Amino acid sequence: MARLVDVARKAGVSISTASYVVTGSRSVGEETRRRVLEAVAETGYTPDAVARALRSARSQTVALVLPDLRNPFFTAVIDGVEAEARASGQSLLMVNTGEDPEREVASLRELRAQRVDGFIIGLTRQTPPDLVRNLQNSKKPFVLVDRAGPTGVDQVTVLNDVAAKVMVDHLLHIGHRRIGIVAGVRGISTAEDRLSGYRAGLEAAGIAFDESLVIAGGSRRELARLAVVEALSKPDRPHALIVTNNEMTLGALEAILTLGLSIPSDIAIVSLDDVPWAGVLGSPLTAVAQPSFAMGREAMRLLLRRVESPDAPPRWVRLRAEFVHRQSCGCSPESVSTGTAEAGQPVEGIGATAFGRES
Amino acid sequence: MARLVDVARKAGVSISTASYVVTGSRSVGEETRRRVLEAVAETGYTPDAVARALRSARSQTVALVLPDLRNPFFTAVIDGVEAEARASGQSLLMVNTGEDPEREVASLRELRAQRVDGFIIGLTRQTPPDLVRNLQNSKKPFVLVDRAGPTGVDQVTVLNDVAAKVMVDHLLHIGHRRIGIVAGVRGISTAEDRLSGYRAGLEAAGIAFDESLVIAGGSRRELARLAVVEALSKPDRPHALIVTNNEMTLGALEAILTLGLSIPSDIAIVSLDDVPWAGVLGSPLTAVAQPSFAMGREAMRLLLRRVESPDAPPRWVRLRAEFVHRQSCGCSPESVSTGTAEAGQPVEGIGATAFGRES
DNA sequence: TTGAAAGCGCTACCAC
DNA sequence: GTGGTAGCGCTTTCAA
Repeated sequence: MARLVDVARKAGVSISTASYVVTGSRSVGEETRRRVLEAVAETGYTPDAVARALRSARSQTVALVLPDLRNPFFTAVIDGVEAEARASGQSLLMVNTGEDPEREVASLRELRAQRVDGFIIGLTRQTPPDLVRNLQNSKKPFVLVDRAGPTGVDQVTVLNDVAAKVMVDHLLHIGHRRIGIVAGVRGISTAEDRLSGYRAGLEAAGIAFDESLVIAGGSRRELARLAVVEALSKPDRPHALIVTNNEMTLGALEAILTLGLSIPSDIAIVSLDDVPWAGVLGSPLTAVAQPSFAMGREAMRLLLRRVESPDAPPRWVRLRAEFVHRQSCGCSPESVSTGTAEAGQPVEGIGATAFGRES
Repeated sequence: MARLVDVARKAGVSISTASYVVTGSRSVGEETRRRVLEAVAETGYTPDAVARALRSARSQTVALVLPDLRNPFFTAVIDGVEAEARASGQSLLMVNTGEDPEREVASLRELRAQRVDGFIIGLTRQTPPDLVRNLQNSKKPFVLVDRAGPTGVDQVTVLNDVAAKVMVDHLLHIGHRRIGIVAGVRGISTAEDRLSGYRAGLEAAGIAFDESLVIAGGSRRELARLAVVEALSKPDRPHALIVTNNEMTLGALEAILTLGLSIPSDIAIVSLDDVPWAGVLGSPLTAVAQPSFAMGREAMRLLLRRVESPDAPPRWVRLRAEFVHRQSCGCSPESVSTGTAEAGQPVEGIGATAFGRES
């Protein structure tokens, strides 16, 4: 690989001048500039990112730390982050924590040694609260994605309470009264928000919240499967189900299949987060699609903003999820608009004084 | 962040000694060693990866360049690469080419400037042949994954011909004779291999290959959907379908649903590559699961081996896909072993003199 | 408008 | 067994 000194030599200028031309950080005489650029082209020079990072304390690299690389939700987030990273000339370092908080802290430490300019972090389900505090103290830019942290931190989340309420409203609207919710593990913002949106929806309709309709799905497929089998085996089972993440949706569907119930006649189901295979079920899955790609993109933008201005006020971006009407909710096929779940991605940018839940 | 000089000062030794203790690259007196280690612990020293990379020309970072971050197949590959990278202390730089060869070459160039130690590359569907040649000339270690390149290159692929033949054999075994194949775009190794496995399976059974049973699915969901709708609308339609990637499987299922056919009575279907939602279909999907995680892991291992010994003979690792028997093939439920597709991952390591297709 | 040179933090050569 | 120091390739201050 050609180095700057090669370019300088070829152009008959000093290294510093060559550098100024390449970086554009100082104006250079027209003729000199031209000669340098020519030399760059001839040698095929590309600045060495490592040397640059060492010297300038900016690596143009950000780290993406996520709990599960197999979950299509996070996959889509990665896609969004990657797209924005490429668009802004950043490199992307990727780490999977596998929902393990220990791996999470270890990764963060190692990544700091890589001199990344910042982190985009999807917290694990069990991240200890002081991890975020430590991060704040460390002065390294970071932004949380999906699962919320304390206020005063840059983050991008979904309006999960709204999303859940939309699902409840729809089910109520088409006549359901006994609506169960397959809830995730307590204590993580997403699960809590979805549950409170569910309660809010019922309350608004004047329906008493019934603890027995809350099915503890544990955020995971297999746990959800077991819990749903149990819940739907009871005599006073719900007639509609809101499932609050895509893993649990798979479990719930398996449970329903096992029990030999049909959708939507025996049991209606609506999923929080859409899935690519929603359309190939006997009764296509009605869902609320998370703006996952947009979340990744916004997270990256927030991070770059923070890198540029470390003292800017913290920003919490909340994105709206999109209702995708299909048939598993029990609406007649005619009333359902066709079209696949091309998640349009309306963006809400809200300042530090956020509304809604403050995790 | 503490630097090596801080450690040295604190331990009362020279910088070089501190370095030798940290890297273990030279033996150091017991007492000195102890003091240095103590200083390391006290200061919380972590070696600066950037400075190290600049000095030693080894960044301990590898790049993963893939055509589609949303495809669950590649997602699983990423998972495997990441796991092995973490296990061996490598960092992972990620790039999405979006099946665009231009982005592919641009990425490769930029990544070289990042001083990555090597590349793991999933070629796009249209990568020009000279890209691989250029890579070989560049002397940077690289390994191909999934789609094969020319011989003489480190790569890990699936025994796709075998996988397709297994599907054909099974369908023949249970009585099918008119077996169609939804084939991917011509010219990429995976699609070609699957098609030739299909032919081989038919030939072995003494059944003439019938061009009209080859459905051009274009490797993509929507193209496959259209092609399958057309193929299944003909009077002489096939009674069983082999679909040769997971995207097209989605399209084929949509087509079947649209046409109002039932699986497996009207049309049997077997998918090449398993999907997490195989079990929630009315007739659970019989599939051949690719060892995607293992592919990622093996690719990383191959790469590290190549980094260690640049002149070792090229190695082509071929992994076996696993038949996952469910019900969409038309077997009676009783004859189907239960259990989800926990892909066991038998590994075949074969030297440079490979068998089977040579790209 | 241009150039010389210090130095980012580390590794590894050479000297003792 | 230990230490001094050159230098990886670049940016940027200081001087001309």
